[in-house]
Amino acid sequence: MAGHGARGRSGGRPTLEEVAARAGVGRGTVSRVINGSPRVSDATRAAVEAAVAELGYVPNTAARALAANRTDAIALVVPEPETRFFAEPYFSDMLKGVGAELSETEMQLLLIFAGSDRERQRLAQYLAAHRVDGVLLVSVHADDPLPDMLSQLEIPAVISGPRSAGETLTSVDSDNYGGARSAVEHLLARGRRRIAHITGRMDVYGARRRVDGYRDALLDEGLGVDELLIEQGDFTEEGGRRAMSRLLEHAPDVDAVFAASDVTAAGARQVLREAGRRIPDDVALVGYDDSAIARHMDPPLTSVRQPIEEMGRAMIDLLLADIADRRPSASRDLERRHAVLPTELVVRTSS
Amino acid sequence: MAGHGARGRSGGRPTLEEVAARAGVGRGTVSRVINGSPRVSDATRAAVEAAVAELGYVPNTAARALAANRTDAIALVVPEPETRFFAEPYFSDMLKGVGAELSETEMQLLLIFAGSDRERQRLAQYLAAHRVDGVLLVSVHADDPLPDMLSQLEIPAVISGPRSAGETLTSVDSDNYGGARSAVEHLLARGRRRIAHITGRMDVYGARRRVDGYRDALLDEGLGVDELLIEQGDFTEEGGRRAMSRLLEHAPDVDAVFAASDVTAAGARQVLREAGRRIPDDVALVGYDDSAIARHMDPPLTSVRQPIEEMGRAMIDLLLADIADRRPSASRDLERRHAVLPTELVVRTSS
DNA sequence: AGGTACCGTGGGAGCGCTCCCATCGGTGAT
DNA sequence: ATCACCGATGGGAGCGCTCCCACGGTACCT
Repeated sequence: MAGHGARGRSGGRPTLEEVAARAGVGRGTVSRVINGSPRVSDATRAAVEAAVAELGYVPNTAARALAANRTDAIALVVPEPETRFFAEPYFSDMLKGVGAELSETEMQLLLIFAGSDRERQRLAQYLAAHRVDGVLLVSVHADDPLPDMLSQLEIPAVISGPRSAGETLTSVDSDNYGGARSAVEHLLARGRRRIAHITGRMDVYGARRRVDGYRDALLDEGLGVDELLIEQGDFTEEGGRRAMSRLLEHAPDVDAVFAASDVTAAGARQVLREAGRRIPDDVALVGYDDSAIARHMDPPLTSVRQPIEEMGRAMIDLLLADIADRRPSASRDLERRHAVLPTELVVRTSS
Repeated sequence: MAGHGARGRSGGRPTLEEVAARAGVGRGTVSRVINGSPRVSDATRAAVEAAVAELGYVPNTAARALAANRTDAIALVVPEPETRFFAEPYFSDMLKGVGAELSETEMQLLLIFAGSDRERQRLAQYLAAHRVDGVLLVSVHADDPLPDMLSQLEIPAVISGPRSAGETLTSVDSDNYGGARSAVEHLLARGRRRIAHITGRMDVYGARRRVDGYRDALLDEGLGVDELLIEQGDFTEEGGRRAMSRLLEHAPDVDAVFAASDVTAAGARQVLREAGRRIPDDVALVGYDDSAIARHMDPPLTSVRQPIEEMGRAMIDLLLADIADRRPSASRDLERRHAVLPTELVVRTSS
């Protein structure tokens, strides 16, 4: 593939020095060209670039990292035990966005698992040793010490779901509030009036925002919020089943359910079926995530799609910006950025 | 960029030299202790370890990589365009196994996307520059030049689905043949006699093995193989739909279908429903992969589970072994290893 | 006793790169 | 014509580590 015409000196990759010799210039000049410094004459630059091409020169990352004290690598920290998170397309999609955006740069992506205590231990060492230039954090719990640790070490980091409205780290999120609103507004438009909500885990900020959206949609319609119609779930199928059972008990006249995740909706669906309620005739159902399950459910589930791949891209963008900003040290006072990306309601036959 | 000694003395990470001074030994000795060399006296080792602990010494990867000409990193190459592969739990599960096994070592995991041409270009450079000690290859097409490139560069590599029976790379696979057999034997045991098979893409070795297993199960039962009962699919839902339509046309008396993937089964299911065939009463259905779709299908789908997480672990084991074997160069003649892990039939109500 | 093996150890010599300073012409100003 | 100045360039000095050779010491041999 790559035209490494010269695997040179008996197998060794060409070095800066060899390129310099070949181009008839000094080592420093080649370095400048490689790193895109403007202080090189056009003629020299051309000569160096030719030599680089001829020799198939590729910079040695290790040497560069050692000399420049940077790594050109960023870490994606994965809290592995969260199987829910892992199995959903969420992870894959985000990775896709991250990968796409990253491929525009010279940065490499390290995957670090921080599930077990030992793994977290290792991660701490990793970070302490500044083995990455920045960190991507996904699916972090409210009480996780990791984010604070990162701020303290002054390692640029971007978190995918902010932990609260006052998130200190740079963050990327989808519009949970708006997504929930659109789901409920859709149900209202369909004439439903007794719309229930099965929440996600309330220690997740996004889940709370969805509740807010649910409430406000009802209030803006002039309907009150019946607390009996709000049941707590935990994003899981089992949680959805339990919540739906309680719902049927406390509010048997429910005519629509907005669940905080597709999996939760699947659990709710099962209980509804067993109770003889038809979907959508008796009870309309809307989920969240627009996962494979939504498409394959019977009936296919209306769901709120999050632009996850775009979120991945945004995370990289923000992180790279943070890393760049950080370099001319002491410009720490840049305003923290928080990106919020729009969601989209995918209407299917369950509503 | 953090100038040289910049954060030096005050707050900088301790170096080997500093540990050596603290322990009252030479640099070389500390290096030996860090790397677990046996040629160090117990007393010295203890002293060094104490110094390491007191100073919180963590080796500088870049320096080590530069001096030792190795990277302590392995790459997981992801052929991104394969969205099918990416979205299925396959990827996540494998990653889980890889991560778990890797966390026992000092190796780090690099994720490299090789979807677009530009990405492949970069990957080639990457490999040419020997920026990783080894490579994990997943979901590789039969005509992909990557594997050969790896052999040529003599970079240790493990492939997750061998491309053929004569795979030259070290490989890990699940028992596609046995998995298919168990599915068909299960259907036979249930009294089915007109068992059809919707295949995967026939350029995938695993798909061919599944066909083999299907055939042999029938032959061993004393039943002939009716070629009309074998329809080609491509692992997708749409492929499943098309194949099932043809099947109903050519072999209307079909009483069971073994599909090469759950998604394919989902497509087949839809067509069966539309044709008024009940599952499992009229036609039993068995899928492959045991994905989320299988659990959530109506009726829940019997499926062949592959031990994907274990496959991930096995890949790492084999790769690390290859890397280790490689170091004392010229021991290239080690026999290529191929691990085949058993599958498990998960019986649900669709059969 | 002298010789031969080691063993544990110290430390020089790089690995390939970035930084930075010194150098060298060329330029416009005086 | 002279000088201060500036952009372009060369190359020394590390970055922190591993490799390996050399060294003194001890144990064992003849």
